[in-house]
Amino acid sequence: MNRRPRHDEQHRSDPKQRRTARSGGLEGSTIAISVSLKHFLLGHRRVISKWARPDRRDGPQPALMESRIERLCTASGLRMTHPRRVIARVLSEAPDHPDVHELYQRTRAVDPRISLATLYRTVRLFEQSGILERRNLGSRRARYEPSGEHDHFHLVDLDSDKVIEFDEPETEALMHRVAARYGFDLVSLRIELFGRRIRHNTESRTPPQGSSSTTNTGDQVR
Amino acid sequence: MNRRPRHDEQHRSDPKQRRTARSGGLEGSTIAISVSLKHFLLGHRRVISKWARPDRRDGPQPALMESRIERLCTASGLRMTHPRRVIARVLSEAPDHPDVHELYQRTRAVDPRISLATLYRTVRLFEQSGILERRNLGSRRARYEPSGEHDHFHLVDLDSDKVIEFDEPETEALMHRVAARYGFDLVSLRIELFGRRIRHNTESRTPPQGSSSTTNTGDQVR
DNA sequence: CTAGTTGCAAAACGTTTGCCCCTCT
DNA sequence: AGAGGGGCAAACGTTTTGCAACTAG
Repeated sequence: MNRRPRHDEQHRSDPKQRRTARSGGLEGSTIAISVSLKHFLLGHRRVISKWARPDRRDGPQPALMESRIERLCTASGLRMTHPRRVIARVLSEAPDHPDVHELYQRTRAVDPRISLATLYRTVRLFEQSGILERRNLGSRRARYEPSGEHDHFHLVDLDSDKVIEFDEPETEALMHRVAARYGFDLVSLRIELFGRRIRHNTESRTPPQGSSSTTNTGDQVR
Repeated sequence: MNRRPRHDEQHRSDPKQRRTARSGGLEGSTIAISVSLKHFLLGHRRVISKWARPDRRDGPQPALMESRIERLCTASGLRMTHPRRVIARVLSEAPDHPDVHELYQRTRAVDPRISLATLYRTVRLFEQSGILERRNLGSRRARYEPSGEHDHFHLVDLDSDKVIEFDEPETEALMHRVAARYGFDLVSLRIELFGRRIRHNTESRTPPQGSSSTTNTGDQVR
């Protein structure tokens, strides 16, 4: 009963990419990448550029190569199945903070056979592996973003629903002191600002230093 | 036939106040939210003027047993039905930040005929009237608290799930500047700290909780 | 009296899980 | 070959809503 489509029965029109990479002789390089990635996690940052592009900046990555998160997955010893690869790629290429629904749309655009349950399971797995972080920014749906090394905070544009990240190390330290003042050891903190873009301003003094990636609404920064 | 019980069939049952078992045992490890107000809960409707501070006289107090939030409701022109009155009272007397489930328990303790749907509707109505504010502090359930004039922030005890409020006006001002730096007009902000109580007694001179500044929601002037 | 409110049940919504097949290693 | 991942649907916990009975003003 219930014949179930599997992920390699038929591919969509595009797929010159991932299958070839896996079935060809590149498996050795996959292993090597994972090894170097472990070194990367241990602090040997530059070694990886031997395997990845020298410019592994965030630009549009050729689909052939492993996405950043995919590499983190293999480094964590996760079994890399096709759905996970797609989800990892979608996450790696996301410039914003997508919620699960949005992620589902994007993974479906790549491969519509990936189920929502798998997406939830994968995203939770990634979170437990320390690859992703879950955020609850106002709405009912959780958002995910790659977990960074340091805390950062969020500024939500109430009109466009876009999210800007920012750092405020002094505030972070201050919050640690506040918690300590109440006798608490601070485990985590959230700072979330909700605001609207100023339209008719006369002076904008200090433009933000380019950490924001999602400001497509306005041009006055940058 | 489905006869539906209505709210004036019987009033004021259940005079015995029973506190939940939650307060047993852990007092040392939990945040010492002041228990004083909790005794206001449940029952004692007739004698509430006894509870009302006789030494506190500030201007004309209109109603003898109207709760603070009930007054705000009538001031907002809301139709004051019996369920709303009960909910308003429970909210007014809540010293903590109850979630909807907790509110449901408390309203049921006063009048078990009040349905969950009504509670949700009422609480949403109060929020839209600017009387309450909804918070999403970590857990899945929303919490409610009376809306205050100024922003305050929350420190969540990860072990006991209690919430401490604190002020940090400088940080608030700083966040306004941060938003402005990105070209935003700050509408609201959330700062939420999650931590655990420090056990081992380092010296740590008197934590500020003794001064009740941690728990007053502004209602109870003493 | 009538517009507005309530209780009930069911739907909506986001998320998780049981089951059994299937795939990755 | 076998441990574990995936699809599907059903379960889940929280919140909303359709509806008829009811009530506050």
